[in-house]
Amino acid sequence: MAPATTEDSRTKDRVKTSVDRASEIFTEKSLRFTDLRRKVFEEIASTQASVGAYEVLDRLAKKGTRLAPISVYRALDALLEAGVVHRLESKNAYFACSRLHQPGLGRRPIFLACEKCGNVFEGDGDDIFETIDKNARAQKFEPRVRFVEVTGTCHECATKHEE
Amino acid sequence: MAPATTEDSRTKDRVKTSVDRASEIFTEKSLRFTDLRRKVFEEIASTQASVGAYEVLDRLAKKGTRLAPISVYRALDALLEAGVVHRLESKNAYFACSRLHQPGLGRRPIFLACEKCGNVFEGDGDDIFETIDKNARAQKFEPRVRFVEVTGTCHECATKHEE
DNA sequence: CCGGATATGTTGCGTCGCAACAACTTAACC
DNA sequence: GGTTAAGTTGTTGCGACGCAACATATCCGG
Repeated sequence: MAPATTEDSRTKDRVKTSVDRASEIFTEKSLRFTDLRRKVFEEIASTQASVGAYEVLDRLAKKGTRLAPISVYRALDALLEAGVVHRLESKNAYFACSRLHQPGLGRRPIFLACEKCGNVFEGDGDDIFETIDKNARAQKFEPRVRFVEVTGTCHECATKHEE
Repeated sequence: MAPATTEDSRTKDRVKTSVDRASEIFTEKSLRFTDLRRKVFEEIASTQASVGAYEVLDRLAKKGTRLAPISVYRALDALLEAGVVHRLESKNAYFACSRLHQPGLGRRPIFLACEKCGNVFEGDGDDIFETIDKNARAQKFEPRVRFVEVTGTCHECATKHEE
């Protein structure tokens, strides 16, 4: 028999924590954490990989929640605004903010997407953004929005394949 | 009457230089700078802004070259591989590499896209990429591909609107 | 000049993202 | 409690993005 804390139950716990934190954040920002937004968020938070909008759509459909694409995009907009999910520009996909579990991280994250397992990690990118701003301003360009996305191999996948 | 070197003729000169340099680069890399690739490249190089694949398609259609989308994408693949155009992940659009005119830049560029005029500038990003690599490895993540894209205001637009 | 590699044409389709309008729900206020 | 304004969701529809799969044409080396 499986141990008391299976992979599955651990995932459930993690999702629940995320939902609770997300709910708090919505309240703090005077935004509404509606049923639909919660459902969309749960799907995204249930994996550490990034998921496309239509994948969220399909998964919810299999659970009986049939939505129009626009409804998913609107929920995503709210989740992005609240900051509980991020968008990977290089993959047109979304993933849950890991700060919901690691409040200690800096303010501005960079995104590290593993090419093997698909998981997305957030790193403290304050130093990088400072470098970017300095660099851009040296070229007389005033930065406003900055994207830093890295793909490569995460530690787990790197050690796993040393066999 | 307009001066001897109009905006238009200067653009033509710039495009011609770019095409010549691109042709050399293709040859150096044992790739074929075919008619179709040259046409697609000319459209992209004719502006300093980024253009979508379907915009290239439309512009070529207006000049009498009717292509299927896939043909444009294949040409873009070749141009990207040769390194004479870049792809802006945050806008799903393409623009000509400015190194064709400024060979002095470092090896790894960051992209600065002006929100007002749409022009895309390339900056030497060697320092930024070093910071990123150091940062990622500190988190036991081995980087492979890195995107750094910045949007904001370019110098020209910033000074123009101080009126 | 032939054969393999490369390039292009043709057809077709899945994904991504949202505009515009209608209907409904929520929250605040009198 | 009822009215109202703001916000949310449903419905319809569509444009942009990106490429798979297969057929045909072209190029280049031997």
